[in-house]
This record gives sequence, structure tokens and C-alpha cells, in this order.
Amino acid sequence: MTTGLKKRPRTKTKRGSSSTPCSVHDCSACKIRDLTFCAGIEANELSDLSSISRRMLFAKRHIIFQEGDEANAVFNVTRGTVRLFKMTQDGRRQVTGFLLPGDFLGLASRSGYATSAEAITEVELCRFESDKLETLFERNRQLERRLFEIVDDELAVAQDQMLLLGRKTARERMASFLINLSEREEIRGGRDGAVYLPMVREDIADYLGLTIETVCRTLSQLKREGLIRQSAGHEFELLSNQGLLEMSGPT
Amino acid sequence: MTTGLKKRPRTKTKRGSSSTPCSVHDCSACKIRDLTFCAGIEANELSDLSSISRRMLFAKRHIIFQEGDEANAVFNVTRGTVRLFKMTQDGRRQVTGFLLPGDFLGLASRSGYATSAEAITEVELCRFESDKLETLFERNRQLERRLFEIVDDELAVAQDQMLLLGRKTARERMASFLINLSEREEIRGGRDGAVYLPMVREDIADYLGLTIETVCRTLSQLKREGLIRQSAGHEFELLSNQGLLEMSGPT
DNA sequence: CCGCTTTTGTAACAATTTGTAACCATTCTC
DNA sequence: GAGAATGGTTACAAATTGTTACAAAAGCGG
Repeated sequence: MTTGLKKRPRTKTKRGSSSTPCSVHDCSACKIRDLTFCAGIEANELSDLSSISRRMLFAKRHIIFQEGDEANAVFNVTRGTVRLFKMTQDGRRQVTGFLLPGDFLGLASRSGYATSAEAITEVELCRFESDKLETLFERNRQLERRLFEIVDDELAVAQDQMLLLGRKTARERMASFLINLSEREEIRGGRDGAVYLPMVREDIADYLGLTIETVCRTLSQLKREGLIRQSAGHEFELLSNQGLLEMSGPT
Repeated sequence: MTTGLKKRPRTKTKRGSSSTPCSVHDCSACKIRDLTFCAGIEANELSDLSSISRRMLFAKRHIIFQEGDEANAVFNVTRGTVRLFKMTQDGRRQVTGFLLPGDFLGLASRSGYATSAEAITEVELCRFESDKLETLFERNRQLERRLFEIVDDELAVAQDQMLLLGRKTARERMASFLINLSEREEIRGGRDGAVYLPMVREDIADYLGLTIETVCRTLSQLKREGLIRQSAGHEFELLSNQGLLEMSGPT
């Protein structure tokens, strides 16, 4: 690798103004509840959850929260795609994750949110104020345990990503990325072998520790080799899951 | 970066045989308690903690647990240094962290321990069986919350490491590493500006996503530039914290 | 204390990835 | 609908880092 020092001009993001004010949400109608930390909650307790959750809408490119902001709420994505990232003062960026519907966001240490969160597409979120959630935990330990599990999983995912960033080649990173997204979309009811990539090349580059150009070149290579096909603007098809899996590098 | 594909012959590790059978431990005498999740526990509850903790000793290079092992215990390091890592089938390794006295280990998702843990030096641990700890949590929510905090912190550290692996140069990585260890050792009572590196170059390389040679080269460079000095085999001195900080790359 | 192994250090060379630049396509704006 | 801005792609040069090879130093076991 060379540096990653390049300071590319980055499209301006917009601050919260266009998020709709909160509106009440009905958790019992939530179609992706089983993917979230709200899974496994008793039917008669769903109203508890509904009562403390608020639906929010963010337009494309709008910031949901920023690294270091005081963390007084957590969220579930119910629609759209979110990017989490850290920035350096000199403009380098590391995307730490992409969130799909059902994913959780808002983890924080004592120094506030650990990353910034930004809407890639239009995004709909369920918002839970931390202190209200704490109160609910008092009565529902199960819910708390579920959240704990989620954090543990996040940590495991982060460690896998360290392996990718520290020890995998560009091709392996791209293959890992495509397979990972494809699997996650399949769980959410996506068509097998189809991958939707709403993020731009720069997002992928900053996620995989590469440059835009390397991402482009690698994608082109994979196309030439018949492993993937670009069926539409942001739509890809994985033509050989097997081949990509082998290429993604051993676990 | 090039590949990281190189499969170096690695020194054999030894399996648990040389860990001493558990012996009871007195938590009230623990000198590093304030660094661990046992911090902030009431004096009259320390005996609860003592009753479920067991002291264990691991010789240099011995495995404490392996990635995927069923996770039925967590640990605190009380003496020595531990490395956490993930391995690929083809022999690549990513070290996900080095643990010093006071550090916690044993985080796991549902699929067992997320990483392997190995003693770099002789290591002394406090072992807590998970189910006994769970029972204690029922009576002491504070303890549980503290553990939660620790996991959150780990996640934040992991994300910082992603930034390092994805976006920092070799020099910046080395500088970050030295400063980070120095700060952690200072908290533990180490001499200011002194860093003890019990791990070998290969460990550092696998932690920073570099090769042994690059680690050597970079350390030599830093020495030539008067930023560090090697006072003894594994002892280093940071001669310009300022310079290293600047070099470590912006947060 | 000696001989072996392991670890560290250095250098020359090679390779992957990046940097740069030019160009095209698409979308947005006025 | 023209022009600007954004996003994507490719070619080629440059560079950091990896690879290979070998020597020096340190550590270890007998």
C-alpha cells in the first residue's frame, strides 16, 4: 500500500435540517423486527417499545450524528443504507461499516458516538432515547441481553474487518465485500446473487482501505473474469459465488 | 501494500498443559483492580468476586484459548502480556490486540471466542466462569454495566485500529503503536517515555498490517531520526513524544 | 560456556497499489 | 437545453511496501 494520504475533495454533507420531526411508530407492525434488538420481545411488551420509539426520516447525504456527539439515543435502520465512518483532520476517512435495514446504530463509549453516521440513500430510522431504554431494561433484562449480544457481534465483525484491512489483497477485499453484502441482503429478502450497492466507489474504497481507482480497476477485473456483472447502475450480480468465495481469502 | 500473502514459518505454540491448576485469589489485595471490570465494586462485595475467581498461570507461548472455542470463562490479566489474534487457513495472521495487566479478555459472540489468546511473556490471569459471573450480575447490576462499558471501549479501540490499518502509512502506524503502548504502560505505573515491547517484530507486523522488514526499517528510521532509542533488548525510550504524536497521524 | 536456533537487521530487487490525468456518462442546475 | 458538477473508468508513471537473501545478534538448552 502507499499512503491513503490523498485528500480528495469530498461532496458536502448536509446537517440534520431535513430529518422529519419524530412521529410515533408501531412496533407490532415492524417487518424487520426479528433482525433488530427488538427481536424476541413478548407481544404484550411491544407497546412499551412503541411508546419510547420514534420514527425519523433522513434525506440522502444527511448526517444522522457525528463522532464525538453526546450519545443520548440509539437507532435501528428500517429503510435505506447508512455509512459509519471516522475522519482524520487531514481529510482521510475510514468507513467502519454500512448499515442495512434491521441494523443497529448508535454505539458509543464515554466520549460520545464512536463514529459519524450518514444517510447514503434516503433513510428511515427508529430512534430510542438512551435513558428511556435504560428504564425499559430495568423491567426487561432480555432486551438488555439482546443489546449486549449485538455489541459482541459488532466487535467480532470489527475484528474480521481488521483481518481484511491488515492482511488481504485488493481482490480479496473486493470479493469479501461483495459476498458479505450479498449475504446480508439475502437475509433481508434480496434475490440470491444480486447485490445492490447504493454507496459510491469512494465509500467502498474508504471501507476497504483502498483508493477509488483500485476499487474501479478491481471491479473491472472481476467483470472481465466473468465473476460479476453490472446489471444496472447500482445493481450487480454475483455470477460465481464459489469463485468469489475462494478469492475472498480464507477465513 | 502488497499482499501479506507470505506464509512465514511460525514458532510453534504450546497448548495449555503448563497452566497451573486454579488457585483461589484474594480480590481485596488486587493491585490493578481499578483498571479492570472489578473496579468500583463495594468492599463488602469483594469476597463474592474472590469466591468465583481463580488465579491461573500460563508459561510463555502457551495458548490461553483459541478462536471458536466455547466461551465459558472470561479473564483479567494480572501479570504479563497477551496477544489476541485471528489466523487464516493459509497462515496469514492478524493480531487484534496486545493485553497488559488490568486488561480484560474473553469476549465472544455466539460462535465462541472471537480470537485466539496466547501468552507472550509468562502470564497470570484471573479467571471467571461465565455462568458464575452471570449469577453475580443478578445481584450486582453495576458490575454488569461496567462490563458493558468495557465492551463498548473495545469496539471503539477496534474502530481506531481500522482507521490505522486502512488509512495510515507505515511510519504513522509505528508511531501510533509506540505512543499507545507508552500511554497504557504509564497508566500502569511505567516510567514516562519508556516502552517495554515483549512481543517480537512479527507480532508487531501482524498487528500493524505490515511485514517484519517494514517494521524493522521503520524502527531503524525512527532511531536514526532521534525519535526513539533502544535502551535494551526489549526496552525502548520515546525521545520525542511530540514528534511521534505528530507523526502518528491526525486522529 | 558452547553451539544451535530464533530473532533482528540490512540491502537490492520486485510487485502491488497508488497517484495523476484524461475522458466519458449521468445528473443537477439554471 | 447548455453548462457545471458528480461519479466512474482506464492508462501510465511513481512509490511505498513486500520479497528475497544473507549476516549479525540474541536467546536457549545442554
